[in-house]
Amino acid sequence: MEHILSIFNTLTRKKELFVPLNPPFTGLYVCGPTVYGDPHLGHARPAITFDLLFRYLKNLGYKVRYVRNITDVGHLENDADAGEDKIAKKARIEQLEPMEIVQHYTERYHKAMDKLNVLSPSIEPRASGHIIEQQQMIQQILDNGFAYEKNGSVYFDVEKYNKSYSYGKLSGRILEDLMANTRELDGQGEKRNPFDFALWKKASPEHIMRWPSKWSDGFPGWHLECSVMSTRYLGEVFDIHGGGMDLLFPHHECEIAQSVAAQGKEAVRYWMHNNMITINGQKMGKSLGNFITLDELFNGTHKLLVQAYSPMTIRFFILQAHYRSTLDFSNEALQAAEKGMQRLLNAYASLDKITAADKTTVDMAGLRQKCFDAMSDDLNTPIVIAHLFDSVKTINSVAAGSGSLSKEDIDELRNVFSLFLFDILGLQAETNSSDNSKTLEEVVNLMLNLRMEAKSRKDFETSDKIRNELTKIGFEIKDKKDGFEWTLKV
RNA sequence: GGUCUCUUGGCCGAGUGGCUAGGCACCGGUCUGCAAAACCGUCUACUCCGGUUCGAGUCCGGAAGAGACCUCCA
Repeated sequence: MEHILSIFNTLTRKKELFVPLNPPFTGLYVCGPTVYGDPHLGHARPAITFDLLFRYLKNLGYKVRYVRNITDVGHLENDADAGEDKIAKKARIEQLEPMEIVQHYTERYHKAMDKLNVLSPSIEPRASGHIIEQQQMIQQILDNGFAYEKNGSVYFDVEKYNKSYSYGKLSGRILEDLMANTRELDGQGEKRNPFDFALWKKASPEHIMRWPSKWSDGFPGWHLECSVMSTRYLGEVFDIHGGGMDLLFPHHECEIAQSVAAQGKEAVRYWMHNNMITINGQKMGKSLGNFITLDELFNGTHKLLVQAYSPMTIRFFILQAHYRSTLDFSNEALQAAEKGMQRLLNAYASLDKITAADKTTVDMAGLRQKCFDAMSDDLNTPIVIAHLFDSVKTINSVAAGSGSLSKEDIDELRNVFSLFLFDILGLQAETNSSDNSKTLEEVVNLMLNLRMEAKSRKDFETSDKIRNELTKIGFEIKDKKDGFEWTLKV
């Protein structure tokens, strides 16, 4: 690999050189959504962050297997024994089969991801499709003595595990502190310790989602699915595990414990965590009632939104911040992102209009290498974007007549923009192309030709009227020396 | 309460011992019949208090404020 990628490993809290276990193959597992509600802004961040990583790894020449799961069972409302499964709860409220809920919201999630130009993962496994494997892993953990059965449920014995290994190494927690600080929750009677977590839960009589097992008719614990499905598809040890920072504890900590307890070694080599999106400085959360669904963003229907924001605006907005920083949402910030992105796309388009000169008189200064360097420095997309903006200035000033670019350099700019803007950052021009687009184009050209005629008669009242009305509809009119240009803004 | 993180200009957001981040907004100019777009230019920073250093927004210590996790969340 000609570019050396370093990524921040949460396990060591350092940037580390990324060296795959079995190059050129590399495995990436990311915690996907629990499909019990519409996808929201918070889902977009890990999806886009790891889509970026997926795209970049592929671009560096790795053969990437990207596994992103769908959680459709076992994710409880809280950690108490009485906690209800999120999917089951939604099913009960809406009087549907749990799998109808799963189907519905999985499709909603996929549609939103498509709009955001998030590539499909290589494999998208479901927890409910891996019940047997989960049971096998539970048995392994039981056999190794790190779990216990109680009334048909199986729990992970954290205290015992901690005697041989270190529970809390990922999140920087110390078990003694946890013991001192964990709150007592109702219905924890079956656990030996409050921080023990369920591997298998016996289903109460009214619980619909249930599978037979040697312990009871029940369902697997939430943390288990990721341990099982990641190693099933990527091997006992694999390269990268990603997810949101909020999953660091307890979810990912439990995953490590499960893998070590079952197979005697850790499964994950690099842990990566994206930071949260905040709204007015506060984390978006279901319980806080301040979360915005992606559809609401795309349509501008949420009360916090002053306008609709296109999927690419959202994507660009997210990429303008580094994935490990919190990103604060506001209309102002999104509007800035919208304009900035348009500026980048416009500059790319105007490359086609530049006439090549014999030689280049502007500074190109190793744009391609600078972009690669920024990407390879723990996916520093804000820097990549800043470099592209520097080139926008170059392109525009040449287009405006100051300086010149050779054919080779125009091609280089086109290639670098295409590579980083479209292939790696995953942005795309948002055209409103429809079947009528050609007709529309002709109609608009007709209007603007009329305006030209009016202008030549110095009939500015008419010409302004045409332009103003078109602007009102959403067109952007630009007069040129020998004609006009127009675009239809979303 | 415990653990951890953050505090950059009007807004968003990089950087991390010395050299302009970038975007958006604003302002001045060029272009235009007027605009828009584009171009040129200007302005606005590093929470506070100590320390280390020739030099700190950047390292160390302290204070204040904010946030995250510890409980469902991406």
